[in-house]
Amino acid sequence: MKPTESELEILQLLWEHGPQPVRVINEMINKKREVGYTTTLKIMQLMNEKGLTIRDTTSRTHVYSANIDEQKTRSTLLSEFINTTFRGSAQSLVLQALGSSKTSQAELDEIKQLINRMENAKNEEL
Amino acid sequence: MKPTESELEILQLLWEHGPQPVRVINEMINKKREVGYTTTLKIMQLMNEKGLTIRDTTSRTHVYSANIDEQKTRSTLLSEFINTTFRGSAQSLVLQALGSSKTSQAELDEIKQLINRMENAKNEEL
DNA sequence: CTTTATCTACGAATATTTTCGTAGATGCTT
DNA sequence: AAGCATCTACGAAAATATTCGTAGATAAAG
Repeated sequence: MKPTESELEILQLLWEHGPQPVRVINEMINKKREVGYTTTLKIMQLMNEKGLTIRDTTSRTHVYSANIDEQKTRSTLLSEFINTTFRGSAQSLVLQALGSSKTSQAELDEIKQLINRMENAKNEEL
Repeated sequence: MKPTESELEILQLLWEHGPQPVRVINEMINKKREVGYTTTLKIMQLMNEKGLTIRDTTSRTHVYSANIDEQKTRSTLLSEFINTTFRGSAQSLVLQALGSSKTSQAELDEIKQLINRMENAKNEEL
């Protein structure tokens, strides 16, 4: 079940800030762009029907939580994105992402460490 | 001007195989999924109106070419994707892409070289 | 030359996503 | 308690994207 653009925007907010009522999500979105309250409400209701969120309806103001895993969703969307935009080549995506973003030394170190671990794992296969 | 999913699919084919008539593109798409000829025709006509393609109409069978740059398009889509799906962190995308894809030694070497070049560039700034 | 195949153009139907107005219920303020 | 604010539910409009049927023109085949 692939979230739409608006749904993903809301999921990101729920992942980052935890369970929230519609009002708060709508205000967060409105810091970026103008959207009516009932629009956000409707989308979140649909998300609930699709199982993307769950909600606590004990109080009048319902509180929504993400119901799909952030890492899993990222990885699904990433592999689809690699296929559609980078013709399936994860490496050209990595090269482009590294090349066009300012990356700190600490982050480069982290990536180097990951590469080392991958190389070691490769050698152990032999 | 952001291409839709169908438009991007066609652009990829034009980038990869060069200028093509509608018939050929449609047949390529149909190897993956079933789409009627006039559907593909219509989308390519719209792409032309949007400036995503240009076409040679000298012969009856029009030949379409991509009219936007592949690298530029990739980088635009990538940075948007990083924002919407990885909350703006290119590094977490890189880590995830490396982590979840089988990457050959040659490719790892290429990435390491890029990192070295980036580190050198960083040192020269001082 | 006639028939058949292929192509473009056009318009409209369908599907999907986003938008919001309105109504009715509940809570809050005075 | 009355009036105002806030919430959900619902339905339908608007915006966007995809789908394809049909008509008319051109080319190819017989």
